[in-house]
Amino acid sequence: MTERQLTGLATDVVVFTISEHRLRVLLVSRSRDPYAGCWSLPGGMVPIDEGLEECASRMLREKTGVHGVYLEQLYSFGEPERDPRGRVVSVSYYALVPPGRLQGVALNGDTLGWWPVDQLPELAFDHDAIVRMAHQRLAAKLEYSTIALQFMGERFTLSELQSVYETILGEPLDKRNFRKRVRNLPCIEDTGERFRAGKHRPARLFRVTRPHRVEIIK
Amino acid sequence: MTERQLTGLATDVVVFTISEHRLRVLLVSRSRDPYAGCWSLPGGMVPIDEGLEECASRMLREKTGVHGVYLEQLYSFGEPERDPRGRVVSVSYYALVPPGRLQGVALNGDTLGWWPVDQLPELAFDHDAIVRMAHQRLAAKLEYSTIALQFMGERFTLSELQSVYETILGEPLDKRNFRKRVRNLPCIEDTGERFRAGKHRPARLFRVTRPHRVEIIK
DNA sequence: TGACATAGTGTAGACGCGACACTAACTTTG
DNA sequence: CAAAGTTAGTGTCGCGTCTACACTATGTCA
Repeated sequence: MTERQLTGLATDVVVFTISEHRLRVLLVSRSRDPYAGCWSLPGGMVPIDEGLEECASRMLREKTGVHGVYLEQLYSFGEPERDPRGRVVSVSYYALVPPGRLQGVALNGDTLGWWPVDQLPELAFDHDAIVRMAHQRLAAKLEYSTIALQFMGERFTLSELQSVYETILGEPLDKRNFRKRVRNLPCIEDTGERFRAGKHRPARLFRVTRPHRVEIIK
Repeated sequence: MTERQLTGLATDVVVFTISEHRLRVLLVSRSRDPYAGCWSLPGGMVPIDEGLEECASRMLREKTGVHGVYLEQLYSFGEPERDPRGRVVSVSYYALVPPGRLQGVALNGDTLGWWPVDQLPELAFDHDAIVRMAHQRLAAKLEYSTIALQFMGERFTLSELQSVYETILGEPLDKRNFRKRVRNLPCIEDTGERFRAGKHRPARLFRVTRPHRVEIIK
């Protein structure tokens, strides 16, 4: 059997968050590279004694300080020519970070930035294809799972949740139909609290009952 | 950044076919191994200049002589301890082979066998998890795509198609409801031909209009 | 010609989904 | 303190879809 050695195996992570009503992706700007000037996904080589998900989780933590958030394997990209420096296969993941968890993380810096998925800069390698696939997967999962709740903080209003759906799907949803759908999810719960107002009628606050669980519905 | 070299990257392929009303998986029996006596999925190391899908496709062709069938990436398995001989990450695929394409392939031999998914022998590594995941994915795709047509030959009857669904799902389906659902798929076509009888009323023969396309429905 | 075996067909009730517009409650300002 | 502004919150009706369910049609074979 052919056993020529591979150059390397990497993981890349599409880190999503939502801010200013936009779905955003964390990107790293590259220096000294065939791709200098471009941006790329946070990622790196997988050490020999580290699991794939473990590695992706570490990348996420190193870049954002965030841990314990939703992380799912996306796809593995392995075209021989995808990295001009040599053969690198990338096992990609995507992660969802609630905006409230991003306290200390610079929102935009020279080397790290949160870019709107629909206005990405030029990306290195095949990273734009990876981001597109991750966005598709996320949007698809909205329809048949409770994955959107991973973007919510401790307490949230139904309007905030609807806004998350609309931001990810890129289209407005009907308010009454949305509330019907969402209110008889088993994993969401009215806290009874009603405050946190603006200059208008205060909204009910809801809570996710099992915050780390993503349920398949329908 | 840590760059210790990986031992290797492999692909493994879950090759499905249907025969005798059973969903079966192609397995290879292992000799001289920590897993001697066990069976495993067909697979092997990925050469440095070969794409992942290309590699999986070659594995399939080498074991079965079959090419040009449905092949899809499933998942990448990379726990550090999954292979006792060293660090091997496996990018797994699954393939669907219509029974009619398996002319010359031995149905059961010492080193190659078609095993029913629900009666597998002991498998090496984490291959049973891989097979289970592939079966789940396939069953899920029956619901929202036309993937089942990948098991059909040139012409087929609706009863044959129903049997494929039932075999994969492991449960009987209502005949009338099934036919309603399937007859207004756009990608299926009545050939007008009606023969191919047993000792009973002959059935209509259908044809897939775009045999290599798997459509998403609903 | 009758027994047998599979092919083939329709309907009625339950349910889910989308379209659609107004009232409720709080804040701010004049 | 009244009115304007702003978001929260609510229900119904029609349509299409899914499910459950049983009998007739058409061939073969003895």
